[in-house]
Amino acid sequence: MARAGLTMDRLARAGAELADEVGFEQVTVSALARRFDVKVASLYSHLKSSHDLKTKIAMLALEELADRAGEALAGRAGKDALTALANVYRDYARQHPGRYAAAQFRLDPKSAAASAGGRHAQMTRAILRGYDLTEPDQTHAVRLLGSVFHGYVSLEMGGGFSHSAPDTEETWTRVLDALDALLRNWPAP
Amino acid sequence: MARAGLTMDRLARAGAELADEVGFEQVTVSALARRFDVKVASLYSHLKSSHDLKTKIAMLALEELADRAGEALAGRAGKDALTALANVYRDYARQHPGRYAAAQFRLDPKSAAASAGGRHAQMTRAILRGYDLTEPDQTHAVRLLGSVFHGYVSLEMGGGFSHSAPDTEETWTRVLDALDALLRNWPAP
DNA sequence: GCGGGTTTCCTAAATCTATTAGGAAGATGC
DNA sequence: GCATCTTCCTAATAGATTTAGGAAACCCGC
Repeated sequence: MARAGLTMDRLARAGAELADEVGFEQVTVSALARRFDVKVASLYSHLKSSHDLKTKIAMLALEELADRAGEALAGRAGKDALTALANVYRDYARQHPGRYAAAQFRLDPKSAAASAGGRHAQMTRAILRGYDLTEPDQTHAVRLLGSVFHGYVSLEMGGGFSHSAPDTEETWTRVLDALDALLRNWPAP
Repeated sequence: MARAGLTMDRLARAGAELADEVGFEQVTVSALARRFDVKVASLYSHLKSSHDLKTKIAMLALEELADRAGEALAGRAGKDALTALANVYRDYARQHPGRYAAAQFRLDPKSAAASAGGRHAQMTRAILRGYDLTEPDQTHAVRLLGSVFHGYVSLEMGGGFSHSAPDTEETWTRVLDALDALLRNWPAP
């Protein structure tokens, strides 16, 4: 029997593609086996469970996203950096909806620690260097930014912003303007 | 054979309870049948599919949430209203994580139109009456608030804010302070 | 280049979920 | 009390997950 040359890495990568095509929810060990033209049971030499597969796809997406964010942030500061990072998340979600959904997958503590999650927090924090915030306000602001990025992207993609005017493109730029203004003028406790 | 007295409504209600207990993802027609001590096929006299069940649970959650929001908003304005509404979402998510996840379920356009989704948008908009915003900034602000509420709650519940200091309670109040400040001082385009 | 050990893939089988078809018993209305 | 509709059932199909155990392919040292 010729071997298919499967590895965990290739499975995660193919799983990510599959997620973009049919949605992260629909990523299944069976579908993946089909894609490699291999019997389902064969995949269990490479992954422990369906949950394990999803975890690996999630971690791949988090890495990709962190890489993009790192690139986007290089050489930028202040509002420029804010906009760049925000757009990385939004663009990634639009280009790779399945992967973006995967990045939202709830990881167990061990996987979370090994994931690129920490890099994301660090990069959001890096943005704030361009603003005049000290702890604990810096952490508050990091959490606010994370909330807005994630919340906006997920509502927009879920159709939560309906179809009405003004368009979401305009809102996005105005929201980033507003965040910039807020960070420059963070209220005292 | 004695009848179990199933109705779509009771199924949705029981499904919501089940979601809170085991997670919305794990809500299954089979599990629901078990809970009513009835054969799986019997449920198909009341619902079209598993997806249909999830839709009904989502709409139930959206109604409950809108009812709570409506109560919380009565007689309040300005920052008081902002805080009240924000806390409704957060508290609901904590008390009923499965239902809250259900409320995030992506509805088809017909169900979405029949859902309480519109009431939610209206209530967020109502908050802004206490601030000096006109269109299209009002819509931008509605979307920002929705993003923050949803994003914060979902990151917090997903463990995205780790466990480090400062605690998320403090961040939450400071984020609401910041939003209030931002709305009172919305930047010109 | 050959024998042994490991890895990868297979067949087979159990279990769970979703869904449909068709039947029988309970409820309802006249 | 009969006809009809509804609700629940049995039976069956199909797909997903997961485990057990086997055989061929690959790799390593000799």
